[in-house]
Amino acid sequence: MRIATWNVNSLRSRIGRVEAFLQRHDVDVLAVQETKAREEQLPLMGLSSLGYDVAAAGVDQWNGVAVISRVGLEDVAVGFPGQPGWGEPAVTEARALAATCGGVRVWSLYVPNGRKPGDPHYTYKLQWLAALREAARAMTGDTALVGDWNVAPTDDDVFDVAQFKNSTHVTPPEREAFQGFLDDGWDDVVRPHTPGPGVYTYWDYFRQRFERNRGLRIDFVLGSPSLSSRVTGAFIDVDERAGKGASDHAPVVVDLAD
DNA sequence: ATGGTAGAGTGTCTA
Repeated sequence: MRIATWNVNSLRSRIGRVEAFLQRHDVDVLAVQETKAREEQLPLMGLSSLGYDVAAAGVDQWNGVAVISRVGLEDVAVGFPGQPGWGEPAVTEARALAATCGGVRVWSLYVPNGRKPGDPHYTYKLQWLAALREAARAMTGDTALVGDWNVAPTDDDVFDVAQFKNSTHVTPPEREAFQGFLDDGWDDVVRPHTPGPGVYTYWDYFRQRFERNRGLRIDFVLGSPSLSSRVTGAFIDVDERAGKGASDHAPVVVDLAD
């Protein structure tokens, strides 16, 4: 089984690339972030003709997440237990959707960006990660926490840390929040197959960052121990970031033994 | 410190 995660930066504007990606790599389950569509604008008919079902949630003008699957889409849930204020207008920027696909529990996550250290959105980001970690501790079975974490866990995951002074994604509290998941037994199942430095999943649209490989590694697949033991390979589809009409993130793909 | 690009939708806001 092949699963993937991709921040598509608008599902509607990227639908052609999404369909081509699914077919090119024979993907069974794709978690997407930043759908930027309202619920009534989904599902997209092209996907169903390819055999995929779509579950979307938390859709608004800027964010939103979805899971696209051709191996089942069961027990769909939005949010996670214990998160304060879930669903209220003030927190609509942050989303999580879970679905069981082919026996694997897949969580499509869009961690809040945080905007600036000290900003209320930054505080909320840390609270959101803490709430997710707490909920994740209760998860059992083959589970994958996938998506745009908006955290670059180490300096190797940033093209130039000096440029990120006073910026989000690299602050110690954010990195500690991410590390907490690893401490709890979640594995970054992609890194062993894509060693760095210089390996990224996101390149800003500005200043030809992709062409110069000045990016960040902020999209992750964290596997539960039982899922992690099934991983046979992983890659970042860097080529998908090239050319006109690309998302600013590349897809991350993971293969699982049956 | 600012700006650069892209996507949502018409005013800017967000990333």
